[in-house]
Amino acid sequence: MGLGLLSRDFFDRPAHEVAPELLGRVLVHGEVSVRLTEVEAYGLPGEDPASHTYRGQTPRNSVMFGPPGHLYVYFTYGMHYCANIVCLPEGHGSAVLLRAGEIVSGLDVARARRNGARDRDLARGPARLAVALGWGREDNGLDMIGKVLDGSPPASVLAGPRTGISTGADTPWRFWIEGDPTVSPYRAHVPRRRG
DNA sequence: GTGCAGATACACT
DNA sequence: GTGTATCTGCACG
Repeated sequence: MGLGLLSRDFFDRPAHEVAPELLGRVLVHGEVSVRLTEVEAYGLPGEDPASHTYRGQTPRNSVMFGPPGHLYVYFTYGMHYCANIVCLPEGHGSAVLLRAGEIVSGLDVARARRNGARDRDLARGPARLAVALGWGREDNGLDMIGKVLDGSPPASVLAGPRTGISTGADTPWRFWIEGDPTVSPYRAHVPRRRG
């Protein structure tokens, strides 16, 4: 298991290069640590229609235009938080969404936050991962340098289309560890009907 | 295991 | 006003 920390240079690259190399590495936040098993890359303004930065900088996505290695936390569906790590130098607007992981430290704290969930489901899905780690609005912009542990690469990494998005779904920028039980099930985007 | 329906608040058009 | 990088609970097999 890794003892080293990832440097800022690690994130100073395109998100689709950073994303697969994050798999198997460990995020530390307070008492809880998570080994990443599933991530997605989101690209540049004007290039990736699924990215929050596709239409340029807004107050919400401004952290994505900041320096690499910082945490971009956003609120969605009226009740969920999701977290990304910013890639590329300041001014670009790209990040890796943290989709799922395995709790490797602070299991009791994570269980309490995810009341009643089975261990494999504690961080299975981006909103669940944010809850397990205790991330919220106040962590938007948090510098993750020093909180991402180096580690040995997973045995096998697969790539496929991204999850739950209506555009850009054909780009294979979702990466996961083959056979890992904590990888979230794929769901195609389902537009919500008005009542 | 699969497949819906509904909840919910915010950013952006 | 419209759409959302989701989750939970329930049905069914």
